Amino acid sequence: MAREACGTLRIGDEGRMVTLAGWVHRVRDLGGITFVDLRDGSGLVQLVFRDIPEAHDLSLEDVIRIRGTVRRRESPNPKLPTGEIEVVVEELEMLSKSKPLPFPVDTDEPRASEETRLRYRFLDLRRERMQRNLHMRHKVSLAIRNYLSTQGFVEVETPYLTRSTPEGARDFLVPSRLEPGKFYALPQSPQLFKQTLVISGVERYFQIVRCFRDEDLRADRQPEFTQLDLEMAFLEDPDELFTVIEGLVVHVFREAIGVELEAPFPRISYAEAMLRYGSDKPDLRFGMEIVDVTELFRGCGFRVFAEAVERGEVVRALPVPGAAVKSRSELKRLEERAVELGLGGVAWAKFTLEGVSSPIAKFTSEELLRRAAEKAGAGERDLLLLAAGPAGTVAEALGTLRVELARELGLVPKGAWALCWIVDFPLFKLDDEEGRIISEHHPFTSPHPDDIPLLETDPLKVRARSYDLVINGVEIASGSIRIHRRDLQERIFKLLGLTEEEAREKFGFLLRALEYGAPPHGGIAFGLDRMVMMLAGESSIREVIAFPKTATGACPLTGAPAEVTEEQLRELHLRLES
RNA sequence: GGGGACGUGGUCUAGGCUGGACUAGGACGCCGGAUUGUCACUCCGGAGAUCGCGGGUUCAAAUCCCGUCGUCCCCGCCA
Repeated sequence: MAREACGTLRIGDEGRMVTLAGWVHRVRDLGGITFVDLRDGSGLVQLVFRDIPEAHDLSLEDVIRIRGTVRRRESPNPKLPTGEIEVVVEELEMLSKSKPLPFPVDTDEPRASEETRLRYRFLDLRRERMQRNLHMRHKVSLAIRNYLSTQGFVEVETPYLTRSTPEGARDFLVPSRLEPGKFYALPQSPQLFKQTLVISGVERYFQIVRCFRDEDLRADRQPEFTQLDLEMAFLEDPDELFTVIEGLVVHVFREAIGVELEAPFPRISYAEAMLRYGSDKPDLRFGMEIVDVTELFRGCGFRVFAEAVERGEVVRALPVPGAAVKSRSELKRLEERAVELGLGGVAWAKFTLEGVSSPIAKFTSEELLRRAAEKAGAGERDLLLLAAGPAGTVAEALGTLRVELARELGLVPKGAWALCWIVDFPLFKLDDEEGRIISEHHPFTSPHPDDIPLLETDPLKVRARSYDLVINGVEIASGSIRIHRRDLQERIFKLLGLTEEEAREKFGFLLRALEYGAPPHGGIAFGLDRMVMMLAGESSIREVIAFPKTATGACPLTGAPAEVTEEQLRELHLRLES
C-alpha cells in the first residue's frame, strides 16, 4: 500500500487504514501507551502505540514505517493541522535507527553554534525553519523562471571554467592539466557572456547562476553565491528595463510571501540619495531625511561651521524624532560615533516645551537652530544633529547615523517593504591609490547621453546609465545600459588609460563581438541569496543556502578546502612551496 | 591585511574581573527504572568535562599573561 503524507490527514480520513513513513519527531512514553509525533515533508501526525513493545525503543529521528487506522482524538491539539485525528498503529517497521542527536531539530531557534549546525547540516536542515527557507528559495526561483518566460526571456547556461579577467574581485583559479602552466578562472559573473549572447541574437537572456569571488566573507557575502543575471537587446532607456523588473519583483513578492508591492518604484538619483539619505542604498521605510543647511550657517557665530562654509564645505542636519530625551551620556556616545565615522564632531539641539537646548546655542542663536529644525522638519520632542565638513564625509556619516538611530529608536516599521531605484550613478570614480579614474560599475557601462561631451573635459561629472534596485536599505540588484559602439568604447578605454592592445588582451572576445553588429543592450543582476534572505526574514544568507561556507571559506560538513595527493598535483604541473 | 567578541560533558551555558571548599554548577539530550491519554508528558535514579591547543607567571590556573587554532561580527576588499 502506498505511503501517504502525514501532514495531510484530516477528520475526513477517520476510519481509514493508512501507511505512513517518516522521522520520529517526538516521543511521549506513558508506559502502557506511547505517543509518537511522526514527521515527513508534509508535516506532523500523532501516532498511538498500545500493544507494540518495540514502541518503547524508539529514539528521536529514527525513520519508521507504520500501518494504522485514522481515529478521532479524545483531546484534539489545536496547534497541529492534523490535531483532530491520530493514527492507531497496528504494524511498526524500523527503517533506519538514529544515533542520539547533537542538537534538537524540533525548534525554530537553533540550539547549537553555527559551526555545529554546519557540521551536521543534514540535521540542521531538518528543522522546520530551514525547510521553510529552502522552500522559499525554490518558490522565488520558480516565480522568476515562470515570470521571465512569459516575458520572452530564455535561460542560457554559460561556462564555469572560463578566463581570468583582470578587473574586479580576485578570481578562483583552476589549473589546466592539458595545458601546463595555464589556468581557468571561475566566473565572478557571466557579464561578458551575457553581452555576447544578446549580440548573438538572444534578445532576452536570463540565468540563475553561481558566481565566484575570492574575497573576504561577511554575513551577506559567500565566496560562491547566486545571481539572477539578465540582459535585453535593443534596450536604450533604463525605464524599459525598470518596467520589466518591477513586474518581475511584484510577481516574486506575491508568489513568495503574498505581499502586493506597488509599482512603479520610486526613482532617486545617486546625487539626491547621497544628499537626503547619505547613502546610495537608502532605507526608505522611515523618514529622517537629511537636509542641507549650509547657507543658514554661512557667517554664523559658531566658528567651526562658519569656517567650514568658507572653505566650500557643507553643513547638514539630521532630524531624530522623539530623541530630545536623550541623556548627556547618550549624546556623548553619539559624538564619539560621529568621530569614528570621520566627522570632526557632531553638534546637537534638543527641542522641548521649555525651548531649545544646545551647546552651540550661545555661539549661534536659538532662532538659527529653529530655522534649521524647521527645514529638517524637526519639532517638539525631537533632536537635531548638525555636522560640517566635506560633502561626501558629512553625507555618509549622517547616513550611517540615520540608520543606526532609526534602528535604536525603533523607528523602522516591522513588515514594511520600501523599494527604490537609484539612477544616474557617476560613470567614473577616482582611484585612491593611483590618482587616476576607474569605472564605478564596469568599463562597458554606457555614459548618460547628455554627458558624453563632458567625457574628456570633466569625466568625474559624467553620469552613467546604470542603476541599482534597493530594498529596505539593501542593494539587491545592479545593472546598466552597455556601450554597444566600438568608437565610444574606445574613448572610454582611453580615459581609463587602456591602450587598444591592452583592451584587446583583457576583454578580447567582447570587443570583437562589438565589431559585428551589436544591438544596443543592457541588463541587471540580482543577488538571489540576499533577496531570499530578506523574503525569509533572515539576517544571514547562510540561512538560505543549503551548504554555506564559514568566514574562512571552509565547509565544516565536507572539510573543504582539503589537501590533495602529490599525484594530483603532479598531473596539474603544480608544486607547493614548502 | 586590521579591529572586536567568543571557545567549559553530546548540545547550550554558569563560573573568569577579585587565582585557593570548583570535588567545575544548571538545562536539554543520553542510560536504567516507574508510568494507559500525552502533545515541550511527568516522576525517581545514573553515567558523562583533564575547561580548544601549546607555553609562561604562581605554592596553586577554567580563571592572569603570551602564542596558536577555530567560530562569529566589523573595517579594508567585494569593477
